[in-house]
Amino acid sequence: MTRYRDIAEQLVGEIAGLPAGTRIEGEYEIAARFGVGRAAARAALQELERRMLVRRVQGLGTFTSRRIDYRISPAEAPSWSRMVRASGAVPRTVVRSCSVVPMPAEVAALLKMPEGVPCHRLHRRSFTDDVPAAYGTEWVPVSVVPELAQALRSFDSLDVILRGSTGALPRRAWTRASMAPIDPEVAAELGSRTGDPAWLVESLNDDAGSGRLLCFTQRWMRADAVRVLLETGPPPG
Amino acid sequence: MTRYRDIAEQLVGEIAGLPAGTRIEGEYEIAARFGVGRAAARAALQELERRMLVRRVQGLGTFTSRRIDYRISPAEAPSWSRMVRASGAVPRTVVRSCSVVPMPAEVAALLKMPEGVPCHRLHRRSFTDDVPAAYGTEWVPVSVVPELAQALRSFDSLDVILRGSTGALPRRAWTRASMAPIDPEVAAELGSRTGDPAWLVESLNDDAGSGRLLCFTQRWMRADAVRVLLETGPPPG
DNA sequence: CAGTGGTCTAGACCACGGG
DNA sequence: CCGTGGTCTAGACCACTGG
Repeated sequence: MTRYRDIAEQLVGEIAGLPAGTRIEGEYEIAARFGVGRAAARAALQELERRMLVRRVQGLGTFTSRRIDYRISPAEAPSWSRMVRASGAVPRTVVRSCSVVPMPAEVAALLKMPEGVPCHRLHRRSFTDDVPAAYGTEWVPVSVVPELAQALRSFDSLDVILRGSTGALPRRAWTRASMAPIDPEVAAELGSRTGDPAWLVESLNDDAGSGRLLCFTQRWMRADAVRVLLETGPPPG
Repeated sequence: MTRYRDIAEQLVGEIAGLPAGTRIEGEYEIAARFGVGRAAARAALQELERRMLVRRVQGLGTFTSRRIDYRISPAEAPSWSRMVRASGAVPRTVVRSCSVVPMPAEVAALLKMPEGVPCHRLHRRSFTDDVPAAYGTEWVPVSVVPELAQALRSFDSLDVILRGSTGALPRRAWTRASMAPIDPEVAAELGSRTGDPAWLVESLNDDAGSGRLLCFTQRWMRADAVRVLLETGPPPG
């Protein structure tokens, strides 16, 4: 007798072939079409949202969604733009703040630099098809890129800036990833709700040629927007 | 006026110090205590479930839950029992099926063996504090452990069996992990619902001493039961 | 402003698990 | 059997978005 699951199943089939971002029926329409109360219609749409098949926005409606594949491996360059484009979506990254600060001890230990040396602290928010998907902090020593704020006016991608400014080929030297319920500040940046599942990916990047350490990044990514795929070590064979 | 969030916040504080598995108030009690309808009380408890702070079981009630930390790194031995015990919970693993089959091509490629050589195919389900948490398939060449079914009658842990039977020190040679909505068959084994978030961890294990390839495992883990923490490569420094 | 999803009530019946 | 959570209705009002 579980009516809303039946409805959800049918809707799964109906939206299967639709392009990402397509608007689908609302709660009242579903209720009318299937002859159920609004609560059951709502439950069906929430089921789709739980399975990360649709996005729902108050005041706007319900839309099909797409999760981009974000592959993390020592072989893959650490670039948001590349990954998003590889999934057929449009990337965009916006600087929230950028300032030079003394490098904190934890970051200095990872970058193998003296604590307190000048370091860019960058807060950025990234989008896929104008949907907020990632937010975090990036630490770049001033000795690696002296004029980061200026470079960011021309380029979205930190990967591109590092390649152009230093001639380096950025590569993941070390990565740590986990998934956790998000806290309120980050939720606000990502337009999601406190406690929603999200990835925390921390990455130390170096130059594939020289091994010189370039930067340390900590980024939260919405689990419903990004399908993280992590590989430790090189693929075998 | 979001009443159910206020209630959820208060409950978060109240259950913060409780030991895992403690039974907490039900929907009717919450409704009575806060003077709201059952729908609002229910929404508050569902909010806690969404944040993976409680488990709810029809016919039983609502219970505080604990997520175990499952660290995956080249430095860490691939053992469920060890990881669960390290988090202070009780591990248990049950064999669902165990048979010798010709090794499939995909597995053979990873284990660098000829396709079709005899191979144990093992389906197992793992628990933390008697809560189903993981399920999957493990492939062990007969040439590595001839009498696997017999060994499993004495030991829960594949890690222990491999160490005892071959003198090897199992280690993760290569790992791939992702998180995805679960499909119906696996959901049934894990006692969760289709579409719930879960980890898929695939791991190729070898002997730390000789580098000999030992087995390939594919395991699903409930995201609300296991906090996977993945590191690529060795910790820096 | 109209239309969307978000919250909430009061009440009902069902499905499940344990004594 | 009882009590739990799961589903559902009918109806109401609110919060947010866009035009």
